[in-house]
Amino acid sequence: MTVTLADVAARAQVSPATVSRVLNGNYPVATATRERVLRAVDELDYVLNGPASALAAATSDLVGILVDDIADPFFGVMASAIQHEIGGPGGRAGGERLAVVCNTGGAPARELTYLTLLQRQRAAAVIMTGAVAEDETHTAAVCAKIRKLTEAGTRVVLCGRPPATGTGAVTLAFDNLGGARRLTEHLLGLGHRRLGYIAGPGEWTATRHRLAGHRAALGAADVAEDPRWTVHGGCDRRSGYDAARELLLRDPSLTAVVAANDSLALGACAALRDLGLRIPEDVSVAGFDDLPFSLDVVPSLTTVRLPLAEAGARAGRIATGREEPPPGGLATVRGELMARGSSGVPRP
Amino acid sequence: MTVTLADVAARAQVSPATVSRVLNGNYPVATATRERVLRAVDELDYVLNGPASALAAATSDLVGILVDDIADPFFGVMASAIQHEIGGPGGRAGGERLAVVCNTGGAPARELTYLTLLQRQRAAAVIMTGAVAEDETHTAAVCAKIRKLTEAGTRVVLCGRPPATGTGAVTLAFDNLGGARRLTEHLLGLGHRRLGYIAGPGEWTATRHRLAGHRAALGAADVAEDPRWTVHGGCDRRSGYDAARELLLRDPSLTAVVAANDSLALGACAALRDLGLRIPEDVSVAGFDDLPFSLDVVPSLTTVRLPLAEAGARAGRIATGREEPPPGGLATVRGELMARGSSGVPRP
DNA sequence: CTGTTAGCGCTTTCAG
DNA sequence: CTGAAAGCGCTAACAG
Repeated sequence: MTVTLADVAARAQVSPATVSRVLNGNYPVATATRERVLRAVDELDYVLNGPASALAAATSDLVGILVDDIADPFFGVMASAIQHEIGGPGGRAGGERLAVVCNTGGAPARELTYLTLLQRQRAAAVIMTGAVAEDETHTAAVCAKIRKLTEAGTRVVLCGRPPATGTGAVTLAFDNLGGARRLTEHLLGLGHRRLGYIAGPGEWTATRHRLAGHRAALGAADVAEDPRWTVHGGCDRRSGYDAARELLLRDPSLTAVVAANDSLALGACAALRDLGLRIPEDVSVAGFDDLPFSLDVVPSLTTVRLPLAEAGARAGRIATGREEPPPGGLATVRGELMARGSSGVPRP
Repeated sequence: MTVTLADVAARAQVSPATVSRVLNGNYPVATATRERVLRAVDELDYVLNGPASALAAATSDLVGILVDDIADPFFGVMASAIQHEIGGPGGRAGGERLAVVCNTGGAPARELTYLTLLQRQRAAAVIMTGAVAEDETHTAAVCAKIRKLTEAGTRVVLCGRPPATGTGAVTLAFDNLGGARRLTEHLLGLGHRRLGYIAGPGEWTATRHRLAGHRAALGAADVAEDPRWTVHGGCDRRSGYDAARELLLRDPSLTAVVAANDSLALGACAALRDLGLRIPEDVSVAGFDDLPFSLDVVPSLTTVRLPLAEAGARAGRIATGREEPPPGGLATVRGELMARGSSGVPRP
């Protein structure tokens, strides 16, 4: 049979309540008693029964982290930082918290499913990352779910995601618009006037905001935009490759290509090379996110650094109550322009 | 207040037991009754209390997936396949299972912590992936933990990991030795006789097995090996870059470089290019794993394809009891040689 | 500081 | 096929 808290109590010659108290460390216990209990725990090789504990306390140590694609470094970096921050000691039961990541695969339905599952487990907190599709019905369903969770006492933090108003969730949003704007300003500053833009999936908010930032910079510099200069598509390397080809086919006079993220930019670089164009001598390229590989490619990629790890860590702290939520429950995280080798002055 | 099963029972005018039965679907219930209950569940927006359910049933729907590095596609692909396979319906409570991934960061201590946390939650199953350090004391501790888990009824599956004998865990091991051997045979077949080898971290079993396969091929072909031809190091792109430089510095006459994995190989390619060497005209390069990007680089990488997704899916099925474990609890998964553009005949 | 006493919400025999 | 009742193992008042 599996050993229970009562067994430990018997062995340590104390009441079950006392054992619970030393295990949770949330109540004064005499040092001598504590040691006796701890010894008994050790000797019996006792492991707390999580479900029983969660049931009695009406809360658990589970923290869920929702990501779109577990294999994408964008989420990997954030998830890793969150887990690192949460994994430490400090949960109930004096032990650690169980921070787990759930892979939605970008599917709205799976997102909802995971939310329900986490709700069922009475998760202590849920951190949602990732793109959000601009789909009325889905958004409404997710918001309703989030509201249920927060009402039940689960802390919900949206990290790198637009706010879900009226749900009680705290939001750490990325300043996509501002970052994109600064990036394009950098290119304009170098002298570029004919810039192609590789946008992400049309229905994502991030796509829209980054494109808006790009256009804001263009507008402020009085640079007219040609409709041929924007291509929508996926968000991976392959899409970037195809989009860049398409862009230069439509207008070979482009001197710069801006991509909505680094993976797209990488694909664009490959396409340009295959077209016999040098970077940045013939065409400058820029990305967004500053994923680890961006510094490592040749030439290194000009991009906007999003503090993924820092934001994730902060989200983790807020989710575990170790940091106050920002005023109004909303903080905007700025991206920093990283001007590197892939951008230069345009060819004459 | 949160709505409980009793509320649903009252509304549907049946006993709590009946509600439980329709929810779990593991017991005959009259169709009319079932519908009445389901309607009540819907109207009340009832969500099962996971901890309570787990406590009463002495088992939960949680399935833990342990990975070394969540940001590494090697694990990403596997984890994604596992989650996909497990996520479907079929858990208790008629609902889905909560498949979650835990990021150990390659730290033995965190691995143990997660195992304890999962044990505490009375997880239904645990799938462990990833490298295993050849450290006596740690291995023993992990094995002891695994034995505890299996004894408590948790299914443990090791996927792409050497077996843990005597623990009751099922193992799906990769044939690192055979794959590495076939890869080197391919290079030998092209005519190479001076091959550098970039090994992974010295203390990993996978590193040792792949190196052993490489040497077995060399030995079988009566090719003597120079001690300068092997470099140990990390397992990422950067290490591959440094190692390749080192290798060609030590012996510029090498005609091929074999890396213990694709990331290392990629770094090696970059280093060779920086040294002004063409691939494969001057030096052939080969990797291992066949990660998604390997097909995409230029030239595409010769490597050994490991069926990561298939193995993950199978591990998921075994973990959820939908597939019989292999005889003896151990199956070896072969890797397939993918001869591509990065390997060719040696220069004269 | 420690023991006693009730449950937490669900599952599961055991009888109908 | 359905109901009644007895816990699962732990926590949290409440008294000492």
